[in-house]
Amino acid sequence: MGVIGRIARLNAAYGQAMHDNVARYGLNMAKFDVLATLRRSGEPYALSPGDLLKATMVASGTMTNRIDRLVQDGLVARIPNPQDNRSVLIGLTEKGRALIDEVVGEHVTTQARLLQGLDEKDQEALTSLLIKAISVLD
Amino acid sequence: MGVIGRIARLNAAYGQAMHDNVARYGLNMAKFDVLATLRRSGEPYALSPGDLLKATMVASGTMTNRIDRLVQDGLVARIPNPQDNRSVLIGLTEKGRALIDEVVGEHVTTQARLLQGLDEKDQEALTSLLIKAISVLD
DNA sequence: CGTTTTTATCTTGACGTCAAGATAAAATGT
DNA sequence: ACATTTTATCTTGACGTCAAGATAAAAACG
Repeated sequence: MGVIGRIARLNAAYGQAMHDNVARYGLNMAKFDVLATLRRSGEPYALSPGDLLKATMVASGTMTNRIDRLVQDGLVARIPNPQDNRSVLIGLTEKGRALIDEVVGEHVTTQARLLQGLDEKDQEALTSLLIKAISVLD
Repeated sequence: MGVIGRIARLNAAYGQAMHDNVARYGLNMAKFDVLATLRRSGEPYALSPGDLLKATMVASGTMTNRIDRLVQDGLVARIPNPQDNRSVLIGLTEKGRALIDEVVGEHVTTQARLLQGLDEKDQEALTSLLIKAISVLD
């Protein structure tokens, strides 16, 4: 197997591990991405669907679906925008805020664990090579 | 962005490029995987669904679906197995054989193009680091 | 003002995937 | 031989995704 196959394998392993971590909290990576984006946006932890689209690079139907499920879970709420009736704001609920705070901590821990086999020098070397590999594709 | 994010980005770029290549022939990577597996198996280019499952590591329903679509495309055929009425053989049709021969060639070319930014030494170094990164996850 | 264009979001239909269960035939055990 | 277990494949229902189109409101224009 060559470089491309190993990249795919490693990516799948990372993805599985990160999914397993958030799954303990009833999330998947799609939901996690939305919640984490809202958290990073800071007070008042609310963004428009359009903003979330730009941040996560998915199709609009995908975002509608994600929001629907997060609303079902009681983790976000659709808040009407008084300034513009076309748009709504997607805001973290109390429950969503508390959950994502906790999960982000675990997420960071999980990522550190996934990289524990690579020391500082290895990670730098790997980062350089990945940057080089990516750069020629644009 | 760290190592994990860059692995994901590179993987997505590789996947997109490989998909775009096979899409020119009406395929996606799922179909390509099945056809390429049959081709690799050599004469008479036929395997059971169970063999294809083992080779491709997908769920059984996924394989049924892939086979159904390839049959629709006229690229493979379900051939009854006289030795065992439970099983069938999935065989490349003439059309499937001709197509996958052509696409595999393009696929190899595409992969080479994707790696052209990395010289021999880079690829060796990257392979070593990827092996190391993967090894600690098992 | 009223009409057109743009913006913001949602809906629909199709795809590929998986887990779990259904079906059917072969192998095994008594 | 018959009943049970195992094997091989397919079906079903749910998910997450996307592209394309629908809806509705705001903005721009004449």
